[in-house]
Amino acid sequence: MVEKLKVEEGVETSAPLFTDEIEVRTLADLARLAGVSAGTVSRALAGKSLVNVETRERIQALARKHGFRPNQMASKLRSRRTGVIGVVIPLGHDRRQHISDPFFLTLLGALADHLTESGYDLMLSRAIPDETSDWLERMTGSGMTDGVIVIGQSDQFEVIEKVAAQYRPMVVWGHHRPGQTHCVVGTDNFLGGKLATERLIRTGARRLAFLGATGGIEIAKRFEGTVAAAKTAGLTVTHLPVHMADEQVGHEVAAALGNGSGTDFDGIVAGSDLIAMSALRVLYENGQRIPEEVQVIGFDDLPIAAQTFPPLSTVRQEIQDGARIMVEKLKARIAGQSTESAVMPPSLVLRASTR
Amino acid sequence: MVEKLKVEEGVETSAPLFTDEIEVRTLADLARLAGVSAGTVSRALAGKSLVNVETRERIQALARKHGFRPNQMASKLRSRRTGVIGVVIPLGHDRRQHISDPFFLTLLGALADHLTESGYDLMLSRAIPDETSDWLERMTGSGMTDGVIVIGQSDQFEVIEKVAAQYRPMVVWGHHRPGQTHCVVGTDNFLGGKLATERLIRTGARRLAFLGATGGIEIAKRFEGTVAAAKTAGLTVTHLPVHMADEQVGHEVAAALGNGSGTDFDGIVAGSDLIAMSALRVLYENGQRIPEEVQVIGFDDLPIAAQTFPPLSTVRQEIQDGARIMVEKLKARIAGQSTESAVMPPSLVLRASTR
DNA sequence: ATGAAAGCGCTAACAA
DNA sequence: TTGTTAGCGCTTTCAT
Repeated sequence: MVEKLKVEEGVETSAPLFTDEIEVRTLADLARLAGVSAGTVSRALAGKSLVNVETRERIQALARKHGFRPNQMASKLRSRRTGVIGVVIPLGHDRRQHISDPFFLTLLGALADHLTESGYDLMLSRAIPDETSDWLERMTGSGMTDGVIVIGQSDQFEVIEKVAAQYRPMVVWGHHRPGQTHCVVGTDNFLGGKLATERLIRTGARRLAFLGATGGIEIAKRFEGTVAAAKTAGLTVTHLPVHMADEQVGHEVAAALGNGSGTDFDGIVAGSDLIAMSALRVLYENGQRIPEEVQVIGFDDLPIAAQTFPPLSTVRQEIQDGARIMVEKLKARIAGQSTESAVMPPSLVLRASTR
Repeated sequence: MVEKLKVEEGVETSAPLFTDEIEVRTLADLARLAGVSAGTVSRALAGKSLVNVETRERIQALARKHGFRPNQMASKLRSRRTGVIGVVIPLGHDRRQHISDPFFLTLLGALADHLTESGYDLMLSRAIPDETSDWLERMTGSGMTDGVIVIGQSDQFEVIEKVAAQYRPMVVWGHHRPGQTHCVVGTDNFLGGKLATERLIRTGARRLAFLGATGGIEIAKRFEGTVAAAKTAGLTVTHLPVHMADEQVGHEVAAALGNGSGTDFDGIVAGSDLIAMSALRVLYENGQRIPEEVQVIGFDDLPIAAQTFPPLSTVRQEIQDGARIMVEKLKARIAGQSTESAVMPPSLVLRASTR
């Protein structure tokens, strides 16, 4: 519990500066003031061309003077266009995972940037799928948004499929299955895991471990890619399921890596950069040299990956491009066009945690 | 540019499953179906007590069957309650700073969690203050939100003050000035900088540097705290202005720390954990031992701080508590109560980057 | 170029 | 307990 330091507030003036100033809260108020009709004010404020340029400027000046801006709820109800995109993060497979997952947060930030640039507001909703499985329909069916972006499929693939059959303006970040209905943008996770593992093997790793829980489909695919690459090379992979959700990552990783009990592995594929960072530190504290004795490779290429010591080699997901593509596709879908899914190839970013 | 792998979509069924199924999009539609009035349906769906339990359940079942949910825009317009909190991040002093700043993102995640738990949706808006300085009023004056949370004051202190004089349901994360109008929640940044620096001095540091640009008021205060502590000890502080905004942090830090040109400093106070992380790595690459030759202390205590190598000593800001307090205060303000600002004391988290 | 009038879909006060 | 009625504040035909 945090102690709060209490602080005196300054005096707050709730009374208007001029007592004779009429409050102008509606178009009608402003219309009366300007001596025109509400319709004209509406057109003027919207910058419509069919209104006299002089009256328009007079009205706009008046609106500015009184700090008036039209009520968006009314506007949206009437025009049947909200200018809002819903962003939903389903937290199905791991309830402990909060919205604070750094990868989601980074993608969210990128989405916010792109949506803002396209003139949309962003409504964020942390959905906790329960038995009713209406977490998605709450967003799509409420008339609150023009479109919806889902970040991560969690274990809700089927729910998303069902909604997608009736609701078009939706784009999902995640994994792609051939023939699926919903439009998805994502990284080829299998390929990512494979590339990472092939690289480790090529540089001499033989005792491989995959670090990360496979509850969500994306990390599961990364693991599959790792296993596939190992198999090709006649090797096996030890799976150490570590939950990236909470702040215990460090301890979990320490436990998984045997708490200093010798050099069990010489090649570690981590399910995410965050897990990789923990591994880096734990290995260091165990006195193992990276990358000489153990190589570590992450997944995501979050900005922090370049700032670890040693700088983390990792499988890069194109977060910025991904966000841009999602917004583009969503806009197309809102406009009634149909769009194809996009699976983006991951790329290896080699820094100093691998040979 | 990323290559997109094109993928075939599955067939999409846009026709309803039963062609004789009537579309039910409004309360009135459902009312007709149920043989009651729209008012009753409204009450039933809202779970109001004054409606017959049997009719209520019949109506709810009917609504579920037809996948009907009331239009939120209409509901909100009528009830004059939106259930939405606007979250604004002003990017005044550093345009390059995107919403992807990890501290903001972490606070945002915490806010999302707390707001969701309180039944609010969260509308995110990245504001780029320009000459008109109406970025805030766009949120407060549009009738789109029940309240507004501003994350960071940037260089817009006065703008926020002006709005706060007329708009009550607003809480701001940032710095507190005695007598200010707007309700702020934040950390005592001066004290934080002071604590960090005193600690370094107590453990032997004499050649001090502060790493971070002081464009925003918060980091400026941290710097002041550092200078004050140094002054008390008869020392001076070298200011190395590094921008934490972009991905060049590493290079900037390397340049600031002299690119290996010897041990200029033995105590580094960083403006944020991210900057500290870069410093850690740069110093390591320059062959300096931490904390033996040079001590480093960060600011924020983001989750990653525990995962660096060596684990980062830092000045902790209570992000979770801060978010919770902001939401509490905002709810109180929405309910018409007035609230005091809260300045939270920072605390030193000592890990291994200091002695 | 502007005004009048009809809703957008819902909620809530008032009746019954 | 339910129906009726009157809007919430705006946009948009349709007239003029």
